[in-house]
Amino acid sequence: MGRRILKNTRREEIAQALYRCLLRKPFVRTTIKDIAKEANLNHGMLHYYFKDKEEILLYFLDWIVALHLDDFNTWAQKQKLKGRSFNEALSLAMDYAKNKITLNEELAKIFIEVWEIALYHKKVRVKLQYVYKEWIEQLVAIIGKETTKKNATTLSVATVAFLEGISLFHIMLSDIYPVKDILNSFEKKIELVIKNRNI
Amino acid sequence: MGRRILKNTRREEIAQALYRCLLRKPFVRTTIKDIAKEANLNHGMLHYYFKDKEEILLYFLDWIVALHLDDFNTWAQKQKLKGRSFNEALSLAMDYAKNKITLNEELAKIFIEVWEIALYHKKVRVKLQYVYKEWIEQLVAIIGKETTKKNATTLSVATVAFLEGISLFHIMLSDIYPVKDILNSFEKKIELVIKNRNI
Amino acid sequence: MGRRILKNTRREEIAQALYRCLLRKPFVRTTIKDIAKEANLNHGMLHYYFKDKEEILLYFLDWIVALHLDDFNTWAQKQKLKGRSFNEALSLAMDYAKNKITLNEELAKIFIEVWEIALYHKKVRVKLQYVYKEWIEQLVAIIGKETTKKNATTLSVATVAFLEGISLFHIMLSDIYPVKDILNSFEKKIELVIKNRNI
Amino acid sequence: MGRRILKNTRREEIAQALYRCLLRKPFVRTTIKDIAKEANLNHGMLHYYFKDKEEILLYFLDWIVALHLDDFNTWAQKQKLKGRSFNEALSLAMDYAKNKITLNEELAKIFIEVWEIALYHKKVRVKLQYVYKEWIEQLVAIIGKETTKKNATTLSVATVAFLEGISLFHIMLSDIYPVKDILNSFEKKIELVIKNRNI
DNA sequence: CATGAATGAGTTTTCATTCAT
DNA sequence: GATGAATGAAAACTCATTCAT
Repeated sequence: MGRRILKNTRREEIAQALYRCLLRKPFVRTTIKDIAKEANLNHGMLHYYFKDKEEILLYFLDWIVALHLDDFNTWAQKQKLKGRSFNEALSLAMDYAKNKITLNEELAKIFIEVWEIALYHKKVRVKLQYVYKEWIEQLVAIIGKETTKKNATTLSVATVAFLEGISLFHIMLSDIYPVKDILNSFEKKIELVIKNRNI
Repeated sequence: MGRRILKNTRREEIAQALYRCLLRKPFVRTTIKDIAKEANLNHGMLHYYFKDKEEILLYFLDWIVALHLDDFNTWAQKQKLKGRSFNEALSLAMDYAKNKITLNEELAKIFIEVWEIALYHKKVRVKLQYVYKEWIEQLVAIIGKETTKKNATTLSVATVAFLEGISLFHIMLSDIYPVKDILNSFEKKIELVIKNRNI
Repeated sequence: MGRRILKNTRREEIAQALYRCLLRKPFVRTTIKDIAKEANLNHGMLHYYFKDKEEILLYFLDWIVALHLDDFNTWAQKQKLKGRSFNEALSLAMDYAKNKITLNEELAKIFIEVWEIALYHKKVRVKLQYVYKEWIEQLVAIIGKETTKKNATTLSVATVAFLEGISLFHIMLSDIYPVKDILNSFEKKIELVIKNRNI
Repeated sequence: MGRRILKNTRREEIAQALYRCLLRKPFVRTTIKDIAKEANLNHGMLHYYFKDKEEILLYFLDWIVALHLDDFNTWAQKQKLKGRSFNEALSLAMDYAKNKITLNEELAKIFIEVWEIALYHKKVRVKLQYVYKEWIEQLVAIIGKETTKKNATTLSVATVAFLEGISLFHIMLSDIYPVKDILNSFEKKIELVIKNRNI
């Protein structure tokens, strides 16, 4: 394995280690040593692979976003999403979003953390905006075939906002309300609203 | 001003100071001295009025929740919300939620911070759950008059989840998407869905 | 009660409060507020009655020494100690020392604390030296009648040293060794040695 | 020097530094920075080698106890203590105790400090009890050959108590009384009492 | 590349002391 | 005489970062 590749492998391992750390502690309370330990590396090495703690975070964000975009693209190809009818494509996409994103508790937890960091951190905010833009555009690409761009965008933003709200509630209110069931009952309703394109 | 009252006043001032600090920095990076400075107090005094930094946070949460619950209750009385027809009450409540909560950027920012803290902090999580439970129950109280309790709860949870998702997007994606307009277009739609009670 | 007297009463109450505090915490970890609370006083008042924390300590030392010297003198008078034979006086004095000083656990605890402070604190050391000098001289006064001053001093210093060593062991090693019984078995032996004046 | 060894060396150096600090200041007033300075280390390093200040203290106690036990064992071997007659062994042991322990002013000072800490600190108390138990048992091992176990224990406890009392007086009353001479006059007397085994 | 020792800035917390009311 | 609010110095502890080996 070449040096360049090894370096990238190590960087990914560090990102994964940070992922696991974030399931236990917020980023600010996660120390360089915590991450190093989780990655089975000497903490000094983290400064060999990354300039500082912030750079680890930024790399981590790129890594986790790419991971899920790749997963989505692979899935979309396997499902031949582009060849599907509008209705089919929409249903499939909603299912993917629901199961892989909205109800993915680890991801939800980490994204709350990322939202918080983004509040006070320009670079992170930019990356976060990119993530949601990508997601919304993917949905627009599906819906957009059958309505105006503006309508499609409105529906997409609203849908993703709803899914994100549900995601929050899923990890925080599931002992009080049947959040998952509520999402399931709304899934079809949303599809219907989108199909009717009447906002 | 009596001593007891002064103590409570100071505690509120400290809570307000923390509020302003949180608009600039996350809680963990907000130091006791930051809060003290913002409250025009000696930092030693914060430990006079509160046992430690955590106690300030917990007081702050109670304070900000009470503040908005009081505001809502005052508003509800002034609007004679209980005497209204279902349709009127629902419209008014949606308007209140939209303007005072969802589109309140400061509040949104602070609540993202609170969500993040709640992830790793049991006591904060409990308080946050209480807030959403209260909010949802208020909505159930309005909707519930005309449908089953289960339906009302489902609609309420979904509505609040949507509003919270929009709130996130409003502070993070408003340069990219017309989040406020999107919320406005959906406001009536949601009312319609609720009035039809068909999920 | 006159002002002067009230002030002295208060000072004694504070000394007593410190006494109780020292049964729980070392002096350095006993705060002014701890003492004030124990004395049912406002902590600000402690600085009215005493210049600073050190002065409280010095007053406390005088108070506790006077308390026990008074007690001893009262007892000595009641026992008509001066009119007794050498043997009787010695036995009585040993009994007093044993029961009121050596096996007095509270006093032992407090005196370990005082010894420690004295190590690094000149004024306290002087007071402590005075206490032991007094104690030893009292014994010399009894023994001295029947031997040389030098002999009497040697025996007295050794006796008090032994009693102090036993006192330490009594509060620290009583779960391991029957320290009280050991003291009792030696009491008569020591009297015998003293009576024989052969060192 | 290996890393493991360095770590232990450093820990010992820190213990030694604390030893020197305690000759000047009580433990509570000895700061982490004081110890670090005395050990020619950065204060941060103390938290690298030890979890906290308490751990330094506990290590220090183990270190100083081991130091003197080792010294005693080395001495005992060189003196062939086990091969000696009872009388010889007792005399030698008394001499060792007198010169290396009782009249060792630094040690006495530090042990007063330790006694005081032990008063309010369980773990330290346990270590201190161990020290005296060891010391007393060593003496019992010598005396025990010629009398009952009970007698030997009584004599040993009393002897060590006396020596400790003298040790206190040696550092506190030597300007007033010839404590060292008094100890010397009693040394033989004690040996005699022990040899006669009549308590 | 790898290790872990070293640095020092920064943070929370405690508390004696002062002082206005 | 009381009270308790206010001050600020000092201390323990944490941790990102650097660097010699």
